[in-house]
Amino acid sequence: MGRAPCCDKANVKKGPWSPEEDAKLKSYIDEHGTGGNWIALPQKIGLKRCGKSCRLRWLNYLRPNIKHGGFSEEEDNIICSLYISIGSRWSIIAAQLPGRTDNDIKNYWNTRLKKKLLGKQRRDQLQARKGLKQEAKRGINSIGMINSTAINPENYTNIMINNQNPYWPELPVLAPQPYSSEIEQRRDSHASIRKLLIKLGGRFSNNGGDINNNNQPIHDAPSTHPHHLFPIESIIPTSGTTTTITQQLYELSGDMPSSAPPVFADQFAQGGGQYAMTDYAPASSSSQMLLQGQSSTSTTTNSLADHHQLEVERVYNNDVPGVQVLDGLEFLYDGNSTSTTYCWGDDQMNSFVSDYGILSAGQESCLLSDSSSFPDQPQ
DNA sequence: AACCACGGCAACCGCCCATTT
DNA sequence: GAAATGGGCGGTTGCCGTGGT
Repeated sequence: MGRAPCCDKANVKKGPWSPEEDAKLKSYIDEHGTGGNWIALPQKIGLKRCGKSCRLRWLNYLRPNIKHGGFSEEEDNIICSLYISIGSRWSIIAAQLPGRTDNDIKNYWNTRLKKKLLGKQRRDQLQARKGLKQEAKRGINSIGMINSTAINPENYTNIMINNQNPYWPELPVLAPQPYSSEIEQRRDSHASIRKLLIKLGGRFSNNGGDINNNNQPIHDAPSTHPHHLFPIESIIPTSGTTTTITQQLYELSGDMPSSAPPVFADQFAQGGGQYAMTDYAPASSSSQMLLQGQSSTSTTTNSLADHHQLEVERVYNNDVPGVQVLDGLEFLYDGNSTSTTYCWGDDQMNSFVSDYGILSAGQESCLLSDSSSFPDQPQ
């Protein structure tokens, strides 16, 4: 069954809004409000516009206290961190940035932030290649050394047991691969950016996010809605803001359950308010703790740490359906490089990286030797 | 001065979901 | 329970300004 059009397409004006139209719409809404019916609104005020168009115009432009342009570095960081956590849920991201609209943020991400990330990667790759050539001249076999250390599950387990950087997985290391045009193409894709961010700070699951009626993951079904792996608290940098953001996510997603854990807000939202333990392993002590739920941040952090350990171990053991450990990071590697040489450097994006406990300049070596140099994780 | 390429952004499109009938 | 309706959202398009040649 098709849907009836929301308006008579033949008789509605399209394109840019004139100042007169803006004034009509604004004065009417200022005086009467939207009346809860956008479709009827343009007829009431004599605008030959689609109701949806009026709504969009109001929300994105005419609404009071709208800010346009001039994104601060802090806002950049918030956008990036939330993108890591919840993906392209622009309306939720916008809710964290007063005065910003989802459309603005979406445009800002697509036109600037995304390019910032990609540009940084490319510059770093070039630098890395140079550096490795120099190392090769000195006879350093960094590739073999790194592979034997980082990808060995025993070593990884030791790291976990020693409680060294239990929250963020070290970047896994691939054997060097030939530099291909396919990789070059992937580098430019939206998916690649997301995958990169996933590996650095969280995971989107295109085929693991949906749940069936029993709240069990449906790993075969492609999902357009990414589900974050790492709790948002571990990504938003400063303590004190984390709870607020989580609470706001809950508020956006429906009635906040009194005992809901401050994680998986996205799943909560997707489940129409019903808390769903998606994407995760069958009951374990860790996941059980999470399901029990804690309302205070302090009492949940152990659960979160456990959960991170569990999930990271599963990823490292290739135990997560639909998740390839290295998928998405291919473009970070070329025939001459290893992951340890890639950091995001010293521009604005680097502050994002360092703020959120992801590798930053000068921290390359901690991949293998000194994980304690990672920034403190939320406690 | 004219042309072109590119980037930014406002607006539209189409889909999904919740609510109403 | 099914159909109709409207709101909301993310993805995409196309216009316009700007900078380079």
